[in-house]
Amino acid sequence: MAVFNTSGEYTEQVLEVVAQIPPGRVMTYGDVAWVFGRPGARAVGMVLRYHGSGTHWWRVIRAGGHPPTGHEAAAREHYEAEGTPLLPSDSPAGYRIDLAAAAWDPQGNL
DNA sequence: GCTCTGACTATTC
DNA sequence: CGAATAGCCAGAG
Repeated sequence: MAVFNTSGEYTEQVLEVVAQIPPGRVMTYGDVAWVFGRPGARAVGMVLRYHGSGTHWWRVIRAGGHPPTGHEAAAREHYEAEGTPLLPSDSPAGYRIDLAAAAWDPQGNL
């Protein structure tokens, strides 16, 4: 079982950055990782997979504006609920996130 | 302490 | 433009 939270510094870093993302905004895995200087895009996804419970993981997407694999439907509901700019017709998921408008920057990092 | 897996990314076919 | 391959980092067994 996961038992994260204090087991990895990386984990709390990711969760912290994700927690700073305001509603209607999204960040790519690579972007979140780049904020705290750890280009572990895969590791970021892992954090949300284990720790995702209690964290707005839907605000963290892949490059190109695609939602997490296997969670496109759930993420889509959150985007519509928060007013995240989505682009109709595109990608195998049937939709895509408008990074040009939803892309958020921490503006200050850590 | 080593090995496998994973909600990724970029490049090539 | 879509699918496949290689490279990357971090955590769990």
